[in-house]
Amino acid sequence: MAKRESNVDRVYEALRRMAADFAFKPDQRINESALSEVLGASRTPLREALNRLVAEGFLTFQNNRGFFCRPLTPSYIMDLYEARVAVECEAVRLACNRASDEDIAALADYLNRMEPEYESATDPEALLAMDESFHARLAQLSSNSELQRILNNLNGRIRYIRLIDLKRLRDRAGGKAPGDISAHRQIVEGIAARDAQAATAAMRSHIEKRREEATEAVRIAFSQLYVPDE
Amino acid sequence: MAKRESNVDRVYEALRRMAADFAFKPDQRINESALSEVLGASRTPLREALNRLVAEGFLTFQNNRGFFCRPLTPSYIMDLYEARVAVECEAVRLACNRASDEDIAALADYLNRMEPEYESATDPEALLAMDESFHARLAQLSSNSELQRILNNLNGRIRYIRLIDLKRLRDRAGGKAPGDISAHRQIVEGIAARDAQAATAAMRSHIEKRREEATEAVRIAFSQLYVPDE
DNA sequence: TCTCCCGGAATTGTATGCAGTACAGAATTC
DNA sequence: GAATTCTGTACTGCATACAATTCCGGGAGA
Repeated sequence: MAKRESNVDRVYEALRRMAADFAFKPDQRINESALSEVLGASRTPLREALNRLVAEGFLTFQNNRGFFCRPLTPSYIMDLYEARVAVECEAVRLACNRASDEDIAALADYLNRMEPEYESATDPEALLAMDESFHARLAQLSSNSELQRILNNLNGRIRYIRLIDLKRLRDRAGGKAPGDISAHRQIVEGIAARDAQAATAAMRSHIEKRREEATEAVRIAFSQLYVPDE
Repeated sequence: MAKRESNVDRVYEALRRMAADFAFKPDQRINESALSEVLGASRTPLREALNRLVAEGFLTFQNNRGFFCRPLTPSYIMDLYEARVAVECEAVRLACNRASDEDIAALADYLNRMEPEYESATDPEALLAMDESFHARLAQLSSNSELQRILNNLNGRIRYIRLIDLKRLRDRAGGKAPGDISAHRQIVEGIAARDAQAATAAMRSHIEKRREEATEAVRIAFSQLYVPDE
């Protein structure tokens, strides 16, 4: 009975990854029949998965016209970054009050262990995975599953842009990774000191720094998505 | 043709209302066939709507077992209130920078016009509608559609508890409505003064005050949902 | 009495077919 | 030539059928 995962789940996971990576171009209409063949499932489970993604903001939907990829505009990305600030700053604030010393130490330890890898990594995918992992662990310290859930959703939709951003920073630095792990460390130190003011300020400036770079990343994303047309 | 609204939309709206009001008891399993008959649609569109609600956190889902109403626990409700703090405080902060004087004045005006009604209202439903409307308008001033979207979702899931809370406050005050519109006014004044510090502080204490009452409201909600059993 | 196991009933999972709608291009009118 | 109606095609919307799984009650054995 190895079949613990249903067809809808499998299709959903595949679609989420495709949507996150903009395998569908922005505003592109999605053909259900063609997609169902690619994914090896009929339209019924496919549509169920698509509906979930609509509710999560990865796709949009129009009556009698079907499903579309979400648009990609600077203002949309800005909104997502701002929402991240809201969620993560509050998570940090809560963590200052709630996280146990052990958990904070464990996160600091995680940063230390990651540092060599982080500093030397050149693969943006790996870098982003580490970054997302850190932020997810941080959110766990808030002990608030709703904030974690929202953050996970926001990160999924913003992922592609962050990837572009990291690639851009790497290329500009001549192949060297943009490992500013110091910002992360600053946040953890703020939490360890139970200084909500300092910790949230660090988090805010960390995210907003990335946000400011994002406009340029969106421009590049556009050109990547529309020009090559593999 | 007047048929602009699809079947799925209609079913979705109905289900969302039912889920918000806990027409399904917490953790109750949902029978698709029975529900599809009640709603006058087949299981296909019904399941599409149910999947959306799962993604929005109104329902849960287990493989091969189907859909369930979301649970109702104090910690779950606390999480939602805390998420509201995160979202609304950031929205207020952004509003301080972005909202036009006219829009702020319009919101203040809205408060003034609502005040008599708000102070005299005894119907918790009406009271809650006005309160939600105020908070939604406030969120609009942030010009961030993502924050508005998240807030709308959180409010939907927290609605039932807020209603219980308002009823409780009214009953305790001897039929008089708990119209503390002053808190709302304080927030708007903070925004009008472009004082993000004051405005967010007012918002935070406003929501957290309600949050503290919520535990009791959850207890009452439990007894209402499980005892009568109509 | 308790536990385990089994068969049938109920329920969910998915494929498929058909009806209805949108869209693009041809034909028609001015 | 431009605008407009017509018409075929492709696609979505939904109901239904059947397969797969879970649920539930009863009986056998300890």
